[in-house]
Amino acid sequence: MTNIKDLAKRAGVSVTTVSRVLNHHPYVSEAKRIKVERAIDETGYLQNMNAVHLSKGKTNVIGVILPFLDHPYFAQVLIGISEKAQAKGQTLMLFPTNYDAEKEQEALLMLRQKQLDGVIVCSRVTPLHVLEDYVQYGPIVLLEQRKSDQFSSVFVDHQDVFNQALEYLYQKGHRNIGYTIYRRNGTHSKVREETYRAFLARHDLPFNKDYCFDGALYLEDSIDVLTKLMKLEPSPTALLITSDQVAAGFLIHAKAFGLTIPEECAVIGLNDEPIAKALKLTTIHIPLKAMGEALLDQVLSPHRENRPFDITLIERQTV
Amino acid sequence: MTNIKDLAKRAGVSVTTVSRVLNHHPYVSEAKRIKVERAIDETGYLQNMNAVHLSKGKTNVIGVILPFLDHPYFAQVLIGISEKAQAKGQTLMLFPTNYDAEKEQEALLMLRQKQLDGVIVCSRVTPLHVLEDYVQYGPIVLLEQRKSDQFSSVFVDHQDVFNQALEYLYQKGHRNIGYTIYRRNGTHSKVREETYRAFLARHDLPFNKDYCFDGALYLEDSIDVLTKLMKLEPSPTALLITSDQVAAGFLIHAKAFGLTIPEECAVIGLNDEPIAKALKLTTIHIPLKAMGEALLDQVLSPHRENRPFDITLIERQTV
DNA sequence: CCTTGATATGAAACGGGTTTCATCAGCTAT
DNA sequence: ATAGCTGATGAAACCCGTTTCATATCAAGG
Repeated sequence: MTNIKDLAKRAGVSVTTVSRVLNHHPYVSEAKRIKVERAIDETGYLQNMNAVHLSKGKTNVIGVILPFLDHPYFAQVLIGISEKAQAKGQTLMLFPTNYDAEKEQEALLMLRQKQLDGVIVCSRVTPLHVLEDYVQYGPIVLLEQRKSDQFSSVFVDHQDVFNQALEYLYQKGHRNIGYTIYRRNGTHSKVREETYRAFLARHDLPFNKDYCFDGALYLEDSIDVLTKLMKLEPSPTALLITSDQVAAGFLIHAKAFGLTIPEECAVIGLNDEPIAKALKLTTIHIPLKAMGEALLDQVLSPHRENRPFDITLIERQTV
Repeated sequence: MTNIKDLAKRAGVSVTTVSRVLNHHPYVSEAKRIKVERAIDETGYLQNMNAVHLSKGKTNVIGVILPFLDHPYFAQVLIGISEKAQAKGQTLMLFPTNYDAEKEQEALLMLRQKQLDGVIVCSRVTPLHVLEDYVQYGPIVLLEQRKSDQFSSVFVDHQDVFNQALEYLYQKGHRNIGYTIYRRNGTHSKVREETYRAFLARHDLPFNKDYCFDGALYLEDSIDVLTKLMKLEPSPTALLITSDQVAAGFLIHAKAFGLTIPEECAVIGLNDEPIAKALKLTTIHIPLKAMGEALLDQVLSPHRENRPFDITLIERQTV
């Protein structure tokens, strides 16, 4: 492999000049520039990026921490991140964690080790104060609703989302409203329970812990939800399903459980995925791709900001 | 940032010894090892990975070229790759191309520039001979059915898959069989047309070019397919839909088009995605995750191999 | 006692760039 | 004339590790 020294020798200039040509610095005479360029063409020279990274102290690589690769929610965010990264000459290193804290640390470690210029955290299990220890090594941005001056973030007001959905169902006449979550102790779950309880209190409705269904993330989890739901007495007349995948599965499998939708049980989903449109699922649109784009912008920006995104209720035919 | 020199000074040893400790080389006395380890603890020292990469000439990063991030087919392959990568201490750099040759080149370029140790190509538009120019810079493996001694690969026999599906439909009594593809000039499309024509010839059936529906990749593309299909006379009585996403959309939307399945039109999908199970779609299982795992193995292995994977016809209720 | 091999250690070369700094030429403003 | 710029250039320092090679010690084998 020819290196910059060979090139300098061949072009009859110093390595400095070669470096200048490579980096499009001014102050290189036309004559020498041409000589260097010819040498580059002749040898097929390419920089060794590891040397460039070492020397410059940056890599143009951004780490992306996310739990799953096969869920439309994260795929959508990732597309936003990825398109913006492409546009800004950044590449992405992926850290699928399955909510494992250790795997999350790996990305953070690489930030410390200068392999990454920044990290986008699309879901985290690491305590916030641990994360804070790492901001000194590079920008960390979060897909998370938490005001902080340590991290930039993008988010939707999940309390608002949840509340809007509940009020919508209430307004449609429902009084026995259940909801689904993924992890009992996930970031959103606690907020959701609080919001749910506040909603109930506001309308003088009783709390029923069985109305919260957990473990609902993928399409096939809907069967669990249906199984549990059918055993309840009184059974909810409306369900806020916080994943269109699960909601879709719910619609598809409901008939087999002898449940008609929306008559016996109304359903509202979340995310507005393609399947939701196909199944005419009432859902809440979250601009995930735009949020992904914003995350990439933020991780490259020196400014801290907490950027909210608006959601839209999409009324279709399941409520 | 403390570096290895500071550490050596602090521990009262040479940088060589520090390096030995860091890399768990033998031939370091217990006493010095302890001194070095203490220095590491005290300073919170971590290697600068860019220096390590430069010095070692490798990065433990594998590039993954794939067209889309939001399609279950590729997501599944990616999961396989990613889990194996995790297990083998490799990280992944992602190159979503949307079938753009230039973006594909980017990954290849990074291989030349030593930023990647190898590349996994899950779909390519770059001509094979161009790809061949890059094998000198590092292993390239393909998710593609093409015997080559330049590249390792994993694949299913798409001709066989296609044929099996067609014969299955034939055996079920269908004589007007259509099929869908994504890109007219995609890797598989030509093979499929040949296979299709051979199938027709074998059974003395006429060829009808309208029976090939293109642009079918995502769920929502099914509407196009349905629209075109309903206009045909005679209309196919069976459809081989080469994406479960599209097949799912087809099932979902069929009723709105006044088409009952399987009575008026049988459907067989491809990939056996979760949605296929939910919708009781007859489909063909492809072990995508296992194939992804194999790809990662191959890219790290010095041996070339072309590894076939078996498929399974999953009979459900749409044929 | 001598050879040989295993253990232990550090100096220096090496991987391959970028950037600072000093220097010099030529030009302009005073 | 001369101080002060701007343009052009290269030597050398710097980024930070790994690895080769030379050297030294000590114990076992003959």
